[in-house]
Amino acid sequence: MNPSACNAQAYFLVGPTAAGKTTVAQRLAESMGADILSADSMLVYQGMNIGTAKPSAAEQSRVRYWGLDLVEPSESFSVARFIQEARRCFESARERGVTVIIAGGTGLYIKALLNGLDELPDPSPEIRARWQAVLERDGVEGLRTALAARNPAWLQVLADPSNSRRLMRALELMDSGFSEPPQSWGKRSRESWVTGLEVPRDVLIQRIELRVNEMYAAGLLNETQALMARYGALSETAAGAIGYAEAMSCLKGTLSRAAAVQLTIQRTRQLAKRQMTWFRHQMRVFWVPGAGIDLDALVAKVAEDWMQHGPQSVVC
RNA sequence: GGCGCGGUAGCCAAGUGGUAAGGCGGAGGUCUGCAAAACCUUUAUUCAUCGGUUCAAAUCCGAUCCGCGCCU
Repeated sequence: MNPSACNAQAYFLVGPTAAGKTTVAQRLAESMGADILSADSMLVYQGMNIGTAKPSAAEQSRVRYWGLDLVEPSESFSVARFIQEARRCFESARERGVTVIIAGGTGLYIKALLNGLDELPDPSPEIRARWQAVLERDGVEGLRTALAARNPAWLQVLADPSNSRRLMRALELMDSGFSEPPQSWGKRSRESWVTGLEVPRDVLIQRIELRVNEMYAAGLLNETQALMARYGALSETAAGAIGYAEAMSCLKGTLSRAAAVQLTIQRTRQLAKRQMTWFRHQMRVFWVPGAGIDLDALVAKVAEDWMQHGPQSVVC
């Protein structure tokens, strides 16, 4: 923990994409007069609105949002920058005496808020580029060999030694002077309660199909074209965003519109599944049924759970 | 009707006598600075059907069914 840590409290609402988090959080924020901190790795990109299901201008005019439109889609982002935004959010909320609702589907960001983030350096572009080159030349094996040669103990700590991203991160930290993996690695957030929206798989799939079709009807292709015209190349993360990657292929002519829609639906389903796996295992969630119930009742149920468990501690 | 080619998992597909590769999809997982990422595990008691040859058949032979192409 660092000296400038803000020890704040907030209400959490998590769940897979298309479960209805935004709508419920919006309603509760309006009635509580609360701010909303979005914990979503794609909502941070300016101009990416339709495909990320960003809260509308009308919604944003009624509630103060944090975590939206933080960078241009040509830039890269990180959890560390998200935590910086969280600090700004809590500072402001404290000054104004306002409650904070944290809503989002990016498990890593939620967990960082719950557990705090170690004081570690951001990887420098040069160091990352160097290991990226090793990966491209020698593959994962090359990274693993490098790590094994420098620090075999660290390699053993890694849960998945075939994961190029984790190998690179370990090597980057060693380049920055760290000789051991941080203690916090592998720790779960079992102390705090977060509220989650749970929607039966078949219902969620229907919602996803509907939503992707609505995105195309609302002009996802035009939005994507405008982004490409303005920025040329998007950052790796933004370019790979579900919906946008397929829309770009469609605009380039390598994918038909129907195929782009289908592929977007498929990737969204896969995302929802991974999100559920994360929330089920990495933190303690009180699940509220998010389907087969009218919105008023659902909002009331979430509010009831928040009252019961109280606001949860945030470390940032 | 004749001739040719083909039929292997939900989909694509390798295998042409020695006991069913791989990819996609699905399911289950991992997780502290790219996370909408990356990675891991798992998924066909059986190869269109029936019969035959053989120690041994998805593989060879025969019949039947289905698909595609060409010819009449």
